[in-house]
Amino acid sequence: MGRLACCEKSEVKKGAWAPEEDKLLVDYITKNGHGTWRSFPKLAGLRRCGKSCRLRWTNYLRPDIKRGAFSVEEDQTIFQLHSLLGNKWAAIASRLPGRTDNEIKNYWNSHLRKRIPYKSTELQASSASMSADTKSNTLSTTNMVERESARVEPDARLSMDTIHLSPPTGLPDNDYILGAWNSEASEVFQKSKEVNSVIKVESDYNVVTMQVEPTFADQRCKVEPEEATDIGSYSHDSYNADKSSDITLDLLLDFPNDCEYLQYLKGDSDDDSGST
DNA sequence: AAAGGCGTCAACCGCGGTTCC
DNA sequence: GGGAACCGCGGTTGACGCCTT
Repeated sequence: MGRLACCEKSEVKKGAWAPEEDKLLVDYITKNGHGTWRSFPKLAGLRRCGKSCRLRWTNYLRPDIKRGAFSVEEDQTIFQLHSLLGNKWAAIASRLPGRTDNEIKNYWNSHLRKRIPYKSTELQASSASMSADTKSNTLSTTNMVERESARVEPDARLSMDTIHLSPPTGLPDNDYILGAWNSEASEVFQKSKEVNSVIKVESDYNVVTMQVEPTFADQRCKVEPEEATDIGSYSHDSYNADKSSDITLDLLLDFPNDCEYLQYLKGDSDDDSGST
């Protein structure tokens, strides 16, 4: 027996929401909360699928939704997180208060994706793990294929991460990556632009030094783990801790740090200068 | 002025994961 | 433990408005 339909298709209205429907939805949720979405339309007096109600609420009517154009900072955050997470729109949205996954997805597809410069996609496609042959092949592929590679690669990284990284706290992978992104190490790295500068960072798990060094096309970091220090209560094998931190940081540091990657954003966003 | 093309974005669809019984 | 119900996510569609010819 298959799954039941989420609603009686013949009896539900589809398409754009009328203001009266919005009002019914908001009024009901304000007074009673949404309860289970399946029974919501009946209770609220709406001829809509529960799923449709949920979508309308979460993507449009929720009071904390931030409407309007994306700021340059939001652009940059989306770019950086997309580089780390790929099309994990919900995870990206969780870092942008007031923005929904749907909004970010649409914004990416209609605005940001087309701004990815050739060089950046090339860089992403030719990650450190690629062989020289692979690199040369990659360079000869079409722009479309490279864009697809750039899109798929973060997912591949996450898969690798699942195998090697084993989030020590049992967090979902995305949370772990985001945790790393928000870590002191990442913050320091994100701010660092000076080639050959050495950064020493005490993370939650150990201490690492990082040297920003130029590579064939951009700056990347070389991570030298120091003596592991068990700062938190988490107990773990120190080798694994070193290894995990290395991989986590590699993951973060693989993101091009030449700032050029983001420069065009600022340049382009002159068009959107009115936006905040 | 009209028609076709294109871009944007709200909404829908189907699937996978989680929770509940 | 297994199945049903529910929720959330990502991909896709379609309506609408703007631009170009």
